[in-house]
Amino acid sequence: MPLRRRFSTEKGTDLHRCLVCDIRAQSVCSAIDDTELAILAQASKRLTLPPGTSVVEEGSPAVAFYNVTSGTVKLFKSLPDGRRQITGFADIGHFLGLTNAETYAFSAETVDTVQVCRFLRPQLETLLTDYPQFERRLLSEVTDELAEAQEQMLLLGRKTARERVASFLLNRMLPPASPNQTESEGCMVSLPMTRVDIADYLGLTIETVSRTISALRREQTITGTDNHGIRVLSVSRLTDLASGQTSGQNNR
Amino acid sequence: MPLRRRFSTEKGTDLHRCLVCDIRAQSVCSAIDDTELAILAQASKRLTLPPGTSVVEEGSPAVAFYNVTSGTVKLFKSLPDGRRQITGFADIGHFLGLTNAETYAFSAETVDTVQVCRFLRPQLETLLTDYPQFERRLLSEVTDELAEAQEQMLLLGRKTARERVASFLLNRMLPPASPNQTESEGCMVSLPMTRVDIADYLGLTIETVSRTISALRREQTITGTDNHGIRVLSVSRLTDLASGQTSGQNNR
DNA sequence: CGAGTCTTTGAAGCCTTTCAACCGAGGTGG
DNA sequence: CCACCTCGGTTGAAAGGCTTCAAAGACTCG
Repeated sequence: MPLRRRFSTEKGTDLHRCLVCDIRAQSVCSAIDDTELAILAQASKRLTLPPGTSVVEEGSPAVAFYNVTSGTVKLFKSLPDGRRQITGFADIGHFLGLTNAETYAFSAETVDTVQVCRFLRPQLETLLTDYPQFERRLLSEVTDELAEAQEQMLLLGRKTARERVASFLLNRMLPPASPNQTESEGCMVSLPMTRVDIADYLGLTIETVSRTISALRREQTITGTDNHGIRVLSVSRLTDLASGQTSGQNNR
Repeated sequence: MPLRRRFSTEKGTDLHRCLVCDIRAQSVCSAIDDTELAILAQASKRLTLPPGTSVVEEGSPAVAFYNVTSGTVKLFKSLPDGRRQITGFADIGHFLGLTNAETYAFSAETVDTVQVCRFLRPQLETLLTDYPQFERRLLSEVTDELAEAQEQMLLLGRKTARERVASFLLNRMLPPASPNQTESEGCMVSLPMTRVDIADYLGLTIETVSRTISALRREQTITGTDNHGIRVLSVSRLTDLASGQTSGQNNR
């Protein structure tokens, strides 16, 4: 509390924001020392965005870089006729908007209510130059991102609909809620997005996604009536499905 | 020549190698000052690899980082049953093998005769730490790589076979050989890889790739009898095709 | 409770794949 | 020297998985 008062009176902004940020450890911001967090807070601005808000737009000037602190943002590219490919979902701790180009090569839109920290381009540049650990951390994040993109290319180019959906559910599986959660209870899957988004992420149609999920439910691989609350019953079976290690049966 | 003698006697290795490297300007190495190139040369080793050589293998320890100085390397991921997705081609000036993980998440194999400079992991780490410009340049390269990956996801997830092949040919189009080359002569396309590789890159079968290229030839959009020597006759038509801006006619 | 949105399910169609045969170039060995 | 084999590529015909088109069910929110 004393901290809050001290910092917020200092310049009118809450410079302690980054200090109390509970997801800092998971993001690029963890690269900045505790003692210099005021600089980080000064370089960025926290925004709260309602669902369906456009964060960046393909082709518009790349003026800012964002760090997601809560909620989920979808990144996508579109063709002139409206076909869309979601290239990834950025959720807690992930960044978006990094580019060498003058303009963004992709669009980004919030899936649910999202909080982001926005860094304007010049301020990001300063951070990168002044804090090598920050730059290193960012390099590490982009490298991971690239590895994920390659995995997704394998999915889009070579996997069947069943394999795609199985891979997707596995990737979005949450860690067990309690440490003593039994295997039989199954793991929850985080699905804040609609079927349209899932389809555009997996390179399928909403009908195919729906049919495939229904099939998995019928086979008792997953359960959950609520569309956004699916539970995985057999992780091992889903893992096999995801990599194509399954006899061709039960495809309906 | 005096340089060669001085450096090569110094430690028995050709430390001037990087100084005379004619593609340095195009690669991450351009970030290192001329005066410190000996350090770069010491940190790396140049290798010449025949076609079909495995450079890195999915799952094996990630001990090295490579910079391609000539030729083309294909990067790919595979499924247990052998299905393969080529995630990219690394040619002159591009790097490969950067990862945060203990093991590589992809494989890489030479397409033709390839020259690479190999940096072992600890030496790369040292360079990154000692030369912030080097790290910055690498960040920039990975960022570009990620943007390309997103473009490829759009292709794999949402484009038709015709659109994929058209996009591929455009991407691999070489700049006009001579500045006064007329538009009508057409641009050459660099295709060192086989149909199998093209198919695995575009998420198609070799038959579909072959049929599509034949169709483009029949329509006079491209020419060239030699499989690895294709010439684009109408860049604008190909551009329209690549983004789906074309009436559905002439698909055969 | 009704309008709109999201999802599910069914049936038909189509683009790509699969299966198969053929072609041409390059290398080999009798 | 040329038959023979292999390999990469092309082409044809049939099959299949996903999409498209269509309609009904389920959920949300004022």
